[in-house]
Amino acid sequence: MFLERGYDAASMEDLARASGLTKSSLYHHVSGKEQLLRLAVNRALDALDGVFAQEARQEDSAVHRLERVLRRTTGVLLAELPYVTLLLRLRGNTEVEREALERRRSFDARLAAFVQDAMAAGEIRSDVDPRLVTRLLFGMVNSVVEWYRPAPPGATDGTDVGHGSRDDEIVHAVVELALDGLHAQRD
Amino acid sequence: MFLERGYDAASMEDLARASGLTKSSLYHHVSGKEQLLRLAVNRALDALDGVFAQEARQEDSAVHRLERVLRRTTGVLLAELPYVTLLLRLRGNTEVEREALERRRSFDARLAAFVQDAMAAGEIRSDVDPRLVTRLLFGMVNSVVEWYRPAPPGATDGTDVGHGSRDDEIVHAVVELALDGLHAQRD
DNA sequence: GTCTATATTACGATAGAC
DNA sequence: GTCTATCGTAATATAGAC
Repeated sequence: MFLERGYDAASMEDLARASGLTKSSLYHHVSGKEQLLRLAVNRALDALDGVFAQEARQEDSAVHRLERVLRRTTGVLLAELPYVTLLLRLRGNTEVEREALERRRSFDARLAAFVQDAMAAGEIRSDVDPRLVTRLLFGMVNSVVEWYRPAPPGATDGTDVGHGSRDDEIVHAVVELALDGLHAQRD
Repeated sequence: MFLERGYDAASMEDLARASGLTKSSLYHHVSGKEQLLRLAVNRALDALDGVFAQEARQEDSAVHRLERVLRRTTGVLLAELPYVTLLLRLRGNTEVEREALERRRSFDARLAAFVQDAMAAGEIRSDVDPRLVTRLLFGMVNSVVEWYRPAPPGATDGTDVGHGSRDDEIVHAVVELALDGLHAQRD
């Protein structure tokens, strides 16, 4: 409901109906609307933190580390789509939202460090501002939440038979565009 | 106010205070909250339609036309930032929003045609789905609204003296990343 | 055009029976 | 745990004086 109507426009009445309860019954289980938001966005933030899990003890080049972080971030976004979507739409109106945005800023700063490192190592182009590159790069990744709708569980549309899943196709396209752009001729 | 708090969370009281009027006085000038939204998003949509203005009678290659559309779309987004931002956040809750989303879908389809054309002409890589490329490309462009804040009118921070404006830097970075990616070594 | 005052409705949240 | 009924508040919007 938060995604369909937006957090503010979704009423507790809407949420209750969607969960098959009355408003009062729903309040027996949760303290209020804000708690539901917190539960959802913390799930997203915990998953995103996992992107850096084994990154500290990796030994390869800076650009490969950047590529892996890019790949993993996109993967988490796809795997936890509704929760990440909600996170990306926060405006900071309440304390819950401001805390989540603070955690998100911290995550973004860690992403930026990978771009900086690869640039400092001379492994990616350095004719553009690294902060700008970081924002555009992960802006492209985040934009996936604007249109991606996962296939319903039982659907077999043929696109995932022997060609890898839709998720893999998206991750592949993101990495290819990010690293080599549209000009690269590989068809 | 719509941007700061979100359309739903912004009350007519907030809007009235921001405009230096009382709620009643504000209602003397506008029919309600929805009209204000319509005025704002139509401004964005009209500006975006201008992206294709002289495109029909251009004679150069498909990839150059795509690059120009990319450049212009980013330019419009920067020039009309608050209105485009609002447009990109619509959820489709009301009739006004649904009409705006319909116009936006039409705009997106026209963008996609430029990517398709360049790919069909063999001028950009064709190893990725053109619709996916379009979404990621213009997702990157649209993501600018998430962080860009124009400089206050009188500010002279030195970055726009002899180096082009901040807007130009962003458009440049978008086009460079889109066409050549991070690997391109130009420093 | 702007104001004070108010109608009306919907929302988040609670009381208390079962 | 779930319900009906309701409280208090804040929202959109209007009436009518100046």
